[in-house]
Amino acid sequence: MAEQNTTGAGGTAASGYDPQKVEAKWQKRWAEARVFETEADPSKPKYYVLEMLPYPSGTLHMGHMRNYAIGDVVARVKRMRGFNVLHPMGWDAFGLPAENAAIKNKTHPRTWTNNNIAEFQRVLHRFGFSYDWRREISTCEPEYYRWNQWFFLRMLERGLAHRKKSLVNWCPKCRTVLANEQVINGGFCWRHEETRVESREIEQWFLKTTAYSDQLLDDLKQLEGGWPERVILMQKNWIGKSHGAKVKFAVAGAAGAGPIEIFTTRIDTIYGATAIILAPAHPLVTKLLEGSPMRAEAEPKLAQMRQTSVKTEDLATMEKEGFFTGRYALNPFNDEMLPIWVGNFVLMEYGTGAIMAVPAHDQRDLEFCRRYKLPVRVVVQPIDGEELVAEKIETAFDEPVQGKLVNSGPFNGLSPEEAIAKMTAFAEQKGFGCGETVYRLRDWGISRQRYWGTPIPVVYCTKDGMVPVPDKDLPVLLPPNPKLTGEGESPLAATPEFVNTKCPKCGGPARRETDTMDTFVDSSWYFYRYCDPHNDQAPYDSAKVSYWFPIDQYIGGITHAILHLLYSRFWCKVMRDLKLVQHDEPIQRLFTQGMVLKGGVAMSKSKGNVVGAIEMAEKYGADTGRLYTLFAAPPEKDLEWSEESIEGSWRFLNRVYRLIERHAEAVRSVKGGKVEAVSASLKEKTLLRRAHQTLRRVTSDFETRWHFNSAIALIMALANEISDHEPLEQGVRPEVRKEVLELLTLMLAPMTPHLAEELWEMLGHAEGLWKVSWPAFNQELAREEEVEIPVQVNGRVRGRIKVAVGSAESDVVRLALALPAVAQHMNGKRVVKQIYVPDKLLNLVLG
RNA sequence: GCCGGAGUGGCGGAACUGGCAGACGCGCCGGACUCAAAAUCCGGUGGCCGCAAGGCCGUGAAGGUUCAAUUCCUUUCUCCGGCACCA
Repeated sequence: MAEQNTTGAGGTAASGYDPQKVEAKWQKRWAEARVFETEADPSKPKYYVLEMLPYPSGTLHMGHMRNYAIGDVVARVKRMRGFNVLHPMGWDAFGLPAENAAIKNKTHPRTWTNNNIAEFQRVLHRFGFSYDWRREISTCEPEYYRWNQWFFLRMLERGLAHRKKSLVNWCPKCRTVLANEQVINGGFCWRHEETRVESREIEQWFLKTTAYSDQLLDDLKQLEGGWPERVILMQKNWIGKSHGAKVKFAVAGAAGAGPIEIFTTRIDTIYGATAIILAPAHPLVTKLLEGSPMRAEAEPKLAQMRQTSVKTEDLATMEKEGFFTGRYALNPFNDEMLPIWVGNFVLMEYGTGAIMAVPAHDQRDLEFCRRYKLPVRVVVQPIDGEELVAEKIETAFDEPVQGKLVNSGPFNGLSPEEAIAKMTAFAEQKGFGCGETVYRLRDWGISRQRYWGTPIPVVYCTKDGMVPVPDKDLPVLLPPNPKLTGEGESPLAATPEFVNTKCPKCGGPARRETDTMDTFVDSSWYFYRYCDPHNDQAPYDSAKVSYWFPIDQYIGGITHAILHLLYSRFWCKVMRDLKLVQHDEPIQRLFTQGMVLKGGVAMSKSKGNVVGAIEMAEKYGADTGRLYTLFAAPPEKDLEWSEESIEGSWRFLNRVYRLIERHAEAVRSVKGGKVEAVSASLKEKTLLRRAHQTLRRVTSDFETRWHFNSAIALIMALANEISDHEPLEQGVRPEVRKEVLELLTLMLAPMTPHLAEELWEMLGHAEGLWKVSWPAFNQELAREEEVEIPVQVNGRVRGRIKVAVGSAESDVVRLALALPAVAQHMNGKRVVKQIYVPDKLLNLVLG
């Protein structure tokens, strides 16, 4: 790729195509004509297409670009199809990198952020994406984040925002709290993949996502067909609903301790319980140890376990460890005394933090009981297959559908399914248990001990306690000049002019909350703001939102399958309950595009493998860059960036340019008139047929299949076909050339909009292509007259015949049998069966 | 471990509902133009055998269903992604 400047941006003597000039020209015209500006208009069908808003971080690379190129194709196709299209863009502008960069460069996070935004704007403009820029939002502006605060206050009123002391994931490098979702690989920071997350106990603000567990789960049904199945599945798993029962076990002989409540999905196996196991963090553990003979031995183990248990490190492979508390619990079903243990594999965060160990029917319990020599008792025998013997079990029998109960008193003989129902009812009747549904989903911790985020709008008054900031005092502004050192816990706490305030209730001295909000708050509702971006009375006008919503098509990376999309769904449900929207789900269709890789990994600054979008635009032009990212792979797949292959797209656009340049003058002289199939010559018919066949397939690739790569392949093939018929002057009238070349141009328009405008103008149109509708497919012109049918003998192609479309089977067979190659392979044998797929294929099966 | 997804030429990929595997592009080979190069244009390009006509093999592997399988079924291997002591 040395000395490539003659190839790229400079253009070549062989072609007049100068993308730099063409693209600037049309971008200017679009802006002057305000082509992409749009207003709610109930008389027109709407289409809301949105790409996930970017975090403006230094360089806009080809990975971003691909996302926007896909969205822009959709937006432009829908516009050509007559929709009123909303296609906005904005900035996810709060966040840690800005703050870290500010510390490093001794500037303000705002400076860094706004510089990056300016750069992103420049690149997006350079690519000519069809955004309504008047709607641009930046989440770090008070006019935006005041509504974060407003929503927070509404949630506070409804009990959906609350404070609780909790163990949090603390990243020593970020010096802040991470959400569970931000802890990856079993204990590492999502931003610093080599940094192990620690745990600390701090007062934190939470949003009550768990209040909507069932709705978040059930409403996934509304998304089926519109969202990728795997995303729905990932959310389902994340919510992790499971049915079971809670059972209380009375504790024998420990004053003030108990009863212990356990959660199980297999109450049918309760006669097989041989121990009770508590999570190390379980509050009863300390009480149980008081006065226990095992106390001295157990306490150091507990201390050690409590320290390490919260570190999720290597959970899966970690040895199951535990100790006996010296206490016993009573199994309410059979009054059996069960030893109470503490086990490192029992999680305080799930269920009740306590389990019954049924070693015969749970693999984890089995491993634990074998290790500590606890007894194993079989209570479910398989219906068919070998009878289980407790002493010999190596793998727990945990398949509930194929068994029947034994050793279970009055429940013997029942299937596990029946037993679960009857035993749950029995427990409820006796008052020591009940059916229970538990979730894996937890509340969303939004507190961050950082500067560059939305201040949480509450104050603490010595007299009145926690007091919400009144709506009229919003926004709570970030102090303009924080001390950002990267040391200590929160920059806001170190800024007295921010912290010290007056209590809104009593007017006395008060302290402001110094936590700021997780940036996922910003991105949970930003797409509503686009509908009404400058409203200073409310987050948005509901009428506008109800016109544009739900989002018809959302496009972004699979990386946001859980966090962003789950929080957004939650936010929507809260807004619905606040009567701010009417729908249950904000996003009707979701498309997750693949990443752009370089050297097998996603482009990122830290990996140093970024291909800058602006460099591509300067070298080849925006249209070539857009076309290539769409052509190189189907949009949902990852794409390995290849500097070599992009040349193909560049060459193709030059070919098209030269082709149209060559015929522009002849075409321009054509005065109106539709092309009729009847009057066309053979050569003309071929071209018209090919053009309309291409149109049919490209239309479906754009609208339903989203196979942009194969759509482009078809358009390339059409261009090749046209060139193959050169010189068109011989036998192709200008009006036919016009029809064919215009179709070619219009089909390219959604992907290479600048070039298409230029070609459209060259073809003699005074009005911009942006005013033109998607072309109508002409069935008559597309119809084939003759087809070539492969003739198979015993399933192998032995010859081909040309017949008129719709020929009778008997005629086709007669012609086929006359082929010498077919006769030769018949080898005197008889045809025992013939399969004819009309106009497609003939297969002769010999006896 | 569980749940998804994917394996097609040297490479990216195409093949819509079971009907001609390899469209389109990259790369490569050959040719034209040129003093030469770049650009452009033309031709070739899955493997094996063959001078050729042609034949055989071929969509991760092995079976199966079918007149016909990249496509459907069973088994299996590899890679990628998600979740993971969730009781």
